[in-house]
Amino acid sequence: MPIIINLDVMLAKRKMRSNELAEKIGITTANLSILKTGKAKAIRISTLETICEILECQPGDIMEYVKE
Amino acid sequence: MPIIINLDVMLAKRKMRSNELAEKIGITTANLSILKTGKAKAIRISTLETICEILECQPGDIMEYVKE
DNA sequence: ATAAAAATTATCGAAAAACGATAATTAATT
DNA sequence: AATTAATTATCGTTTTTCGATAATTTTTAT
Repeated sequence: MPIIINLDVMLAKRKMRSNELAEKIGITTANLSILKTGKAKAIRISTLETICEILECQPGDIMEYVKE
Repeated sequence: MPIIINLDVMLAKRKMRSNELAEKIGITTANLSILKTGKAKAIRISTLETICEILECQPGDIMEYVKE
């Protein structure tokens, strides 16, 4: 899975847990978990946007492309 | 639209046109245009992945979160 | 160790959105 | 001026998000 979504670093930096982030985004912890564990096949721009807003970060801070 | 997708910089760097990128990704120029012009409401991870692969860049190179 | 809280996994259904195909229009390039 | 590229639009199909919910596993706190 060459595109990695890693929220853990930013969550730690903000001292925030997944359930709190999920609540602030407005999605269930179940669905946030799918994002976190690399099981999402797509992502809404609005969701990415809210994550960046809450975590005060850039998409590049939580997404990485890894070759092959 | 706080999340900006800008492919123009990387396309210029690779001296590549949108139609060539679209062909290499395997989507129509029409749909790539929707991405380019900020009209997409979501993006498939696989599409983002292929874009990064072809343009040899990171998600952060083509996506930016802009406040409010 | 035990209990509590958090996170992951799973299933189902509904709503949203990607994407192809295609065509028409507009913009840019030669 | 002619050609090529890019954008916009519509329709139908397929994919995928996401809510709701519940069960399980993992982590944290007592």
